[in-house]
Amino acid sequence: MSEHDDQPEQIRVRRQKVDRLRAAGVEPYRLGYPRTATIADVRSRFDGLAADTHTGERVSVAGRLMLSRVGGKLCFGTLQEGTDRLQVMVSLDRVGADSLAAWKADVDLGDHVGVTGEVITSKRGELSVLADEWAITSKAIRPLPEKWHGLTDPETRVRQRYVDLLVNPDSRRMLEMRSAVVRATRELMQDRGFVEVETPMLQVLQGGATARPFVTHINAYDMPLYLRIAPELYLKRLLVGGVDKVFEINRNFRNEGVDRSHNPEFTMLEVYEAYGDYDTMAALTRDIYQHAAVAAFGSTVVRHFDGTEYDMGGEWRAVTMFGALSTALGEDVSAETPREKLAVLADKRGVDVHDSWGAGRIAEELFDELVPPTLVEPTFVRDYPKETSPLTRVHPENPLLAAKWDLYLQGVEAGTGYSELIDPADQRDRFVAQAALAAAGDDEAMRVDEDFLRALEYGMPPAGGMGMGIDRLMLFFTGLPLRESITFPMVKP
RNA sequence: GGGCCUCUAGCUCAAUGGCAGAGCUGCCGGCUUUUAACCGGUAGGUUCCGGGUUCGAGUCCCGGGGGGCCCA
Repeated sequence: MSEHDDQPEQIRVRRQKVDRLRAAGVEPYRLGYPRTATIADVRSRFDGLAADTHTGERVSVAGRLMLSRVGGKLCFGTLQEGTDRLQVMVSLDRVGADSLAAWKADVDLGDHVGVTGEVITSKRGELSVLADEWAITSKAIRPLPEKWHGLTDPETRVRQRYVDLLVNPDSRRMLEMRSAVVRATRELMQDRGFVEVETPMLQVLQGGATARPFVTHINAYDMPLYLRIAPELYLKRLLVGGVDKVFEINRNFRNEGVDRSHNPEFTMLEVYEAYGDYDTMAALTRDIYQHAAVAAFGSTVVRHFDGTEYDMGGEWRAVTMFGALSTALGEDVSAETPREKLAVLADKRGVDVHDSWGAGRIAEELFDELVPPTLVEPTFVRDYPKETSPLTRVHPENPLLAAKWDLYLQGVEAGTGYSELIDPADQRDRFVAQAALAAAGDDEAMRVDEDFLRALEYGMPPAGGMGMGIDRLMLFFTGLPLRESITFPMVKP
């Protein structure tokens, strides 16, 4: 077996078993198995049988062998199908000496196996299929992690997620919870008459957010393209086109750091509603969170994987940014507070102030430093300085403020909503300001999007808009790092 | 980007600067009611990589890489 000499022993042995099976005319990677029931079916149909029952019912099941207890004339195995498990038994008097010997010699932990036989319970009461015949349906060449401790190394868990999913039930649970959350979100949006769309991921101009993009290249036109950092400018075009209630659940890409709360690609829900505003968007956001919580947990009480609970039900608190900041400072500040006074307060709190910052920017930096850790329960923080919200409509009652909220959950930003800017001239001015930043070397700044401006010139209806990260939502639902809620997060090669 | 921690057999983990070990897995044998099955035997190592100190380095020092946590 010279071709296997460089393999670890266990892999070498298993490869030899494959060769041996083929030489004996047994295909170790079969086309299928004539299954008559899933393991879940058998479990539900034959629930509650007394110990040592013979049902007379014959089934064919299939699954991956996760545990094996081999005896002289009777062997037990535990098959796993998804998250369901079922015991199978292979006994001398049912299958004969050759088949029993083959079970012992050829079947390894991790193999996919099909078993046909009677549904019984063992003397200890374990529901089992007592084999009349069985077959390896797919032979595993690599051994599974240890059956008791499983796979714990965080690096291997991420790099070999397929193994993690097999042996760590929480990993599987995360994936299913995420699926339930996304499904519930779609349902709610569709029930309320929103149209789901998909807009370009490959964009000619970066826009819709301030972030560094990934750059790629299109051969057909021999020009650069950007992976989108946000879908916003296309969704707003749809509003101009009369698609008044619209949403997208899709990937954004930002060429920035990778850490426990950032992945270069992440999934966002973005929503726009004609004649909505930042208040209707706040209510919608809360409804989505609560609906998703009910889908995942059966109630609005979120239960982290470590067992701590967190109720997201009822109305959510709303505070103004300057109100929350005043409370944290123990001193009244507002949009009208002079820059000099804010700079002194910032200095006292150890917050660095740059010369280019206006009063609004200093206030927001102070807020970011002092307030979020206190926002444990779901809280909408409303009315940010206009200075730091360049794409938002000005507040109806105060020209120094923007009609924008950020949602905070457990001290972390969870979403943002606006009353959208629809004045094409104003939008052009803001694009030009952004382009000036870009020309000065700010590679996060937006560019002037003439086609988007033309669209606005046709008239975009007054609208509310909202964006929330699905990966972030999972973080609040599970208490685990973002990299756990993404099945295949970015890992260095 | 900074600080701290971590990397040893397929997996989970040990090893005062002094022969690199255990459990599970694997292999050989025993067992017809086990279920983390059990009992006996046995194999398995680039100690993340590269330098250095030392009679001697998994261990100490320097550099690099992956990962985790905290901070900016």
